[in-house]
Amino acid sequence: MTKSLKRVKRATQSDVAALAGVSTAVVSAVISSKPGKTIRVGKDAEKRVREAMETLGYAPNVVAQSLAGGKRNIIGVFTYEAIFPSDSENFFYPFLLGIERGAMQLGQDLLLFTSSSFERGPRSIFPNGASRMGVADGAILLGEEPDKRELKQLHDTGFPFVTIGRRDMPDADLSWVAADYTAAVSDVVDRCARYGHRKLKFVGAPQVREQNMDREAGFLQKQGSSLTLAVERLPAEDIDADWLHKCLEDGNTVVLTETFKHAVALERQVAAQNGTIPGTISIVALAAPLNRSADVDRWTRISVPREEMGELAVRNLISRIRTPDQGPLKATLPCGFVPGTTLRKI
Amino acid sequence: MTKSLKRVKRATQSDVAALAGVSTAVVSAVISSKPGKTIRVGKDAEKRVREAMETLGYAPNVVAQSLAGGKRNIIGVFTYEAIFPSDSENFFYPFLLGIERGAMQLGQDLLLFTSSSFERGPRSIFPNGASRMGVADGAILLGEEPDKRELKQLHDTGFPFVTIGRRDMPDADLSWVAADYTAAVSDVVDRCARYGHRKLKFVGAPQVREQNMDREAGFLQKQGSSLTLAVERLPAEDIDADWLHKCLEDGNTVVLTETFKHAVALERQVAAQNGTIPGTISIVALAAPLNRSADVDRWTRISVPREEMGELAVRNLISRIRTPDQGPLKATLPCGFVPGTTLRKI
DNA sequence: CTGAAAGCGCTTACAG
DNA sequence: CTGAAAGCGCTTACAG
Repeated sequence: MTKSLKRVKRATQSDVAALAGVSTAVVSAVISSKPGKTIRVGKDAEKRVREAMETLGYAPNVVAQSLAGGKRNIIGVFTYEAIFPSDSENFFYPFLLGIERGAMQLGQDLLLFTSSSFERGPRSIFPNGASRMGVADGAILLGEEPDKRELKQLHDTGFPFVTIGRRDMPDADLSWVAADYTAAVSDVVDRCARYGHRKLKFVGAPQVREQNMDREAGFLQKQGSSLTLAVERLPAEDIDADWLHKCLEDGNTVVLTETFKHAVALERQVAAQNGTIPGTISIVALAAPLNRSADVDRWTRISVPREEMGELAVRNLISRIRTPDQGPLKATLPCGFVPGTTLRKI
Repeated sequence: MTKSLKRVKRATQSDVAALAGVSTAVVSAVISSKPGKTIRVGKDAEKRVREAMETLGYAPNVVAQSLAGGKRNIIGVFTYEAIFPSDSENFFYPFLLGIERGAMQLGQDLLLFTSSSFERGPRSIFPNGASRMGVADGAILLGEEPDKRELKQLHDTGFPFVTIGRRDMPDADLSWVAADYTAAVSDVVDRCARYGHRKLKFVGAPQVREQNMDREAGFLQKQGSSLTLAVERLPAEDIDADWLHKCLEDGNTVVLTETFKHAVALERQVAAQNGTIPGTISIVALAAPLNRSADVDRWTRISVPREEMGELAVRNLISRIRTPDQGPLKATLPCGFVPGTTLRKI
């Protein structure tokens, strides 16, 4: 029907103003009636403006509003990894679900920075990401950042953002939403104790980030009671026959594994020695597996409230955007304990 | 450390221009070097500009670029239903996965219109959605729209968009990416015939949309050969004992169900009569289930290339954005046939 | 090869 | 209660 689809010119604020017989300032006041407005519009003028908007099918140009300093109601979501990864299928899904719910409730759109995922080299929010973020009012950062200086850098621009996962830095006070690993692991220790375990071992990854510190802290928090607690950090691959032998010899009856890889590696060793979990030794997993392809359900483990974390991240981000001077927002959400079959009473 | 976090003013184009001793036009030319540029910059000036950008840590303001008529590289994704629904967990996921992949490859960010999901009444892209779309260069529309006039309306604004799923309208020629249901169902009929079936029944939903028409067309396409084909449309709830009785009495040996609900309802009836699938009668499902909680795998069925559809939607949308005058893009992607256990040879 | 200027569509002090 | 004007940070003809 229409041969050449040239973009029909949308009605602008001045079109409306002209039709209503007022200035653009009045139209602007009508469409965004804030409390502390410097401009107030008469009932009569407002009516005419609204009618004009109706007739013209006027809708404000968000981009222009944005440039002129108005609000965008767009929240950026930056992931260091691919947002919808096909391999570890659903790992980010719960977070996104929560983020979407929060965004929906607060009337925010979500801008996913998918473009920057394709840059060569280690994924970075600079230089492209940061500039692209300008479209959004703030951002939620997801995934493990390759470089902490970037966070510092982004923080220094004054752009509001909230990370999912605790981020601690000496020179920048960040806002984050994290799982309360400390309390959760501490609780696991209690449960083990109640089950009769006295010698517990914590096995974690060599790389110690904030969340690893939190888990370890929760573990060691119970030190000094009637329990013997030992922490060891090594790659999951290093869990071999010797290691297992030593572990049992030391009298440990339960191992808290910081990652799922460690749990799986340990079970494999036990099986190789013709042992069983929890027959030979008990295991509690202190992390959610990256992909749920594994038979997760039978593991006694900690569950991370991912959806809630996503939702809260949105709330806190909005709060930061609306009240920039309140200082960083640090929030912690309780984990769940999922009873499986890998922890037994002794 | 910093007590009040006031937004640090980012370096602007004029800052760079001033430092480099050129005009902003030159800076603009440097950062966006298009082929048919009206402005060309000397090597010397360019070098100074780049240095200045470096020193100042300059990154162009996307919003301003956008207002001034530049490109945004943002693709909107509008869903009539919640984008990450928790109940029908993964239905949109594969589409989004494909969309993300396409966006990544083409250097586009993704803007999810989550805010409009919360409006009262039937979900609508107007008035809020449409205005919000202005931030994006174009949009992908996902899900079943409640009101086709909206599509017409959006189309009339000249805003480029691509729907996932065929959309046919008398007064607007739309761009879409769809599954080739016609060919797929036609193929299913062939397979049934090869398995010895002669009387086939097609059972579909009463509401006939484009995709339903396509399936039916594919079915009836094989009319006139040695097969007896019958189409019936009724709510899945109406598949009762009488219906099943009549169906068998008519000599049908296989039923092609347009929705999963129909397939499940039919199986339930058969079971109620102490029959089995495919013992009593064969079933081929002509659609993917909305949620994959069901035991999908055993069903003989058609599979929809959702990821590919999402990816192609992005490509075609970009193509439309870059070449607005080329007319609508209609694309169809082949479905897969998944052999299950509900179709048997006779 | 480069600059001055208009304009994109808004918002927001500043004056009436 | 309302208008005229500046400005947000860019891009793009139009002149040199």
